[in-house]
Amino acid sequence: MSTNKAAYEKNSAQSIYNFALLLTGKSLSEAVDLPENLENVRDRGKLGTLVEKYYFNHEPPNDHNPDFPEAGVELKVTGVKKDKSGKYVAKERLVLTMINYEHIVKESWHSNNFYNKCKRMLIMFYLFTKDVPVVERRFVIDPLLYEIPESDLPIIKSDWEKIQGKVLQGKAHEISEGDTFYLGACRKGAGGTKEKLKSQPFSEVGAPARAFSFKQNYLNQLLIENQSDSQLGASFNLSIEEATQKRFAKYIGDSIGELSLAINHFKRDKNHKGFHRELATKILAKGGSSVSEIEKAGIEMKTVRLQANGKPRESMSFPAFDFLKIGNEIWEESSFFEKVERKFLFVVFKVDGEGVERFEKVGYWNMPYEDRLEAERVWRDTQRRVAINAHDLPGMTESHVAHVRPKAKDGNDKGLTPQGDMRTKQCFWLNASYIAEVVSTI
DNA sequence: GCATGATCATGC
DNA sequence: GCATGATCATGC
Repeated sequence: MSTNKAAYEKNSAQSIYNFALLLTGKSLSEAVDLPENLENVRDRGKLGTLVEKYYFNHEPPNDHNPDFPEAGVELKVTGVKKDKSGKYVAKERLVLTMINYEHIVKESWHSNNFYNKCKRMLIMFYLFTKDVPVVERRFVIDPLLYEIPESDLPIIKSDWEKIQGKVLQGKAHEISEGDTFYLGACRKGAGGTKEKLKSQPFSEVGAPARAFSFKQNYLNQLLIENQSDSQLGASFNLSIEEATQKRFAKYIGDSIGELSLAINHFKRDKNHKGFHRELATKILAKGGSSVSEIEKAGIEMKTVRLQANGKPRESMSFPAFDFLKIGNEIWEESSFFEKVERKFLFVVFKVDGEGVERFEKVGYWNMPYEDRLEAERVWRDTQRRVAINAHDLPGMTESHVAHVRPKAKDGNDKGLTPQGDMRTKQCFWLNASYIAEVVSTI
């Protein structure tokens, strides 16, 4: 693994997630230096606190807000075990937040403690290993950035209302886990001795302390989807943007060599000009070759390789045009128009200070209106000049956005010009200097 | 060092 | 077989 992984930004769920990803495969004690005399190293409930403190270096607010309030992210750390088929499954339910009987009766679904705190959670999974101190238990699968999916919302809402309803009826002491489907009210705190019972607003009878939790089965569903992950953002309410970021996140900062190792030893053969693009495609497709969601959305994926100075050596090419046809085209129906109107996905590599090329970042972009006007101007100028002299077309110095240059298989790959001679096929290019500007903003 | 010209390996 | 995305090569 590389050593220049960045830390994270507390106000960005994506950044927090990316940082959490770096813990996959490690235990807390392997990832950070821990103080010598940690207490409660066998208390599994303690691991979440320790991860927050020593890995994220973060002090959560002591109120009803999520652990990372600015990002709206609640951190959860929970145990998994292997089932017979070798898949990771939840070891137990996921405890979310305490139920306050006095308070819940004053809440509504649209503003309640549980939803406010837990609507978005970063769930990290460690392998439950008995008798091993919690800080040495490994995070064996990628964490999950969970948002209550639209499809699950009605059930979770009705579960919450069911629990609230019992308290409203003065039956908090009668609540059971079987009342609900996804969201359970599990017993919290050891034993049921009288002094540990809580008061409830509409009955004199004391009720055991309970907490909202995701039932084990529900958590397992999430785990299964997290492990299969065959489609981008499947059922996690992730936009294509978020899902793409997620796919790439764990490779950011890796050198080409490290990426190559990680992607089935996919190495660059001499002169393989599509190597970086193929790497990106493989990451996006998780080993397969299809990137159907990206294609369906009409997203234009481009790789950009920055030199150590932050600028790409090369301009960015588009398909060749036909000297004879361009004269009859209209801008809005041209292929260059269609390209510059698209959403771009830039996969950016950069050479670091030691000359090692690393995977820098990914980002979406679409061309600002003024620049599309400039692209249009270059296209129109090209159309005009092809009719006059197909050997005199807009060069790189004539526009800060785009130019025209050869695009051919070899020296024989030529097209007939309106002047009746043959010329190497040409295409539109986005200037390297323009790409440098653009990529610095994503 | 940049603009321009030439062409490569690959996937479909 | 060829279009494609991308990179190499050259000249000033």
